Amino acid sequence: MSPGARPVRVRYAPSPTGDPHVGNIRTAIWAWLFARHTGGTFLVRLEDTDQTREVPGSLERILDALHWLGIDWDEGPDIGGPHAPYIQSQRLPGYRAAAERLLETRAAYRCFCTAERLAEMRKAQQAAGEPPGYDGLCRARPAEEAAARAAAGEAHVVRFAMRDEGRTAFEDLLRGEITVENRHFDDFVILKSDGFPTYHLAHVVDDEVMAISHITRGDEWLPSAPRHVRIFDALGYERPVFVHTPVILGPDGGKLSKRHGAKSVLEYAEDGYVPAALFNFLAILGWALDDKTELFTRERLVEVFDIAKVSVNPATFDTQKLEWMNGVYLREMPEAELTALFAERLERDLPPAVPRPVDRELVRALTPLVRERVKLLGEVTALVDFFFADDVPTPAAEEFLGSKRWRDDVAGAVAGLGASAATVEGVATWSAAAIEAAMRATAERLAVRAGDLFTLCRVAVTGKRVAPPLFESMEIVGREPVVRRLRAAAEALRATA
RNA sequence: GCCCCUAUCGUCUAGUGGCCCAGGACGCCACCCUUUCAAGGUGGAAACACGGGUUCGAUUCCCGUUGGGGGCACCA
Repeated sequence: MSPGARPVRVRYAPSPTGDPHVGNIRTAIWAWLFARHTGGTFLVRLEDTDQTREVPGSLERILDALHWLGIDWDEGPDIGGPHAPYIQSQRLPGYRAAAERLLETRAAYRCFCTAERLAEMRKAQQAAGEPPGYDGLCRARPAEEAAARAAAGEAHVVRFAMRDEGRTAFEDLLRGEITVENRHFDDFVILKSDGFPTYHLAHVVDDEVMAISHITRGDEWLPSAPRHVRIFDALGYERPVFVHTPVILGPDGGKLSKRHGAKSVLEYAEDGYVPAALFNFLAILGWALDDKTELFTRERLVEVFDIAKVSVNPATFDTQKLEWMNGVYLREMPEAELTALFAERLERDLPPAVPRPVDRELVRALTPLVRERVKLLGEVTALVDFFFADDVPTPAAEEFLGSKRWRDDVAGAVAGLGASAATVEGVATWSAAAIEAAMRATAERLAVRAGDLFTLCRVAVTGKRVAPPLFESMEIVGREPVVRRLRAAAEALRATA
């Protein structure tokens, strides 16, 4: 074996059992980066050898997620390639032939044990405190007898003769040599009674056919890697280099999965993360270039990514950091691009009463006001909805009186709103700067702290206590609606007094 | 239970025998800026799991303990 001697060819090999979650997709990102960095080939292969677990539409959604993240592939189920098929259920004869060869060399044998016997065996093992595993009953059966029974149509599986007195050693790129004693393994199934191969056989055959140079996959495969090594050897295949990347842990410390807070990549898109941010975040979750760089463009990552520097420890998925990073991407994005993303969101999330298409000029105007206030695209609508309505429902009195200044001075608040309405109505030039100047003067005249007065106006005009900057917002909303909202607020407050 | 992997701030990490009384980032706290909220700026608290070795010298090498994760299907 001469690791690394072959051109780099790596694959992302999901099974169609649901949406691709982030733990899974990080493996794809690293494999992709590895391939692109080395000028190698990245391919996608569907591992659908378990008919019972198949979830319709999975493949499409997996490919969608990849596309969304900007990951492309050179060969795959949708585009084919020189080593097609890239869907395992379409290579059944190949797996059977491989099993056949293993049978011939006695590396594998037919097993006729029924599910019932297996269950009883396990029960007995458990009772006796023995490690679970196939006891090898059928291994002793003469091959001729087994072949005859199989020819007669008797249901059976094919097992690989794994258990013996020896040991299996292999090299993992990240951890060095790993050695395990074969007695810790049982004779595992490589061909199921339905004629489908198990993962163990299928991926070995495919990796050979597709000339995979490095098996990049999750850490959860490490314990069964010796099985795969043995199959590669028994079939006379060249062993790829193994690269077992660590799993990602959920907030509860368990392996990230549906049960442990894993979300589909598509959900992140839904929440308003941008692909570049998720990509960046995932790429550096468990990998680092140096002691300071965290923000990378995709191109930069391709340039500097070194798979040998991937951490061997499982990492906890830190949603807060992801959010921060997404905010950074939003802030640094070209404004026109952000405007387009905002428009798309608003189009979707604004109340149906707002006419479509959403006013693009308006979105363009408000973008600079909120770009620093949004970490997720999904937050934008709630922040700017008041721009899109003629009037804003006047918030409850507590919203106005919440601050210490106005709590016991409703009359003052009413007066402040009234004065503000008059001021705004009379501003000569309708610009944020002019409005602010006039409003500050009004505050001074009323002997009220500017901030206190502005708070009242903010609630009246935006309907919120937390909102984009007041005067810029007023400018965009327009004089007439602003005056109307201020008057309505004064009126409503007076009524509660 | 058995097997495998693993161990630096709460989290992600830099660190490959002396440059480290350990650096960066997120988060947290304080202050500044300020019309709210953000953003931004400044400062701060915060880690080498433990015990043995090896060495003139260990965060770095070895062994053990403990902790964490993963795996033990006719699932991948």
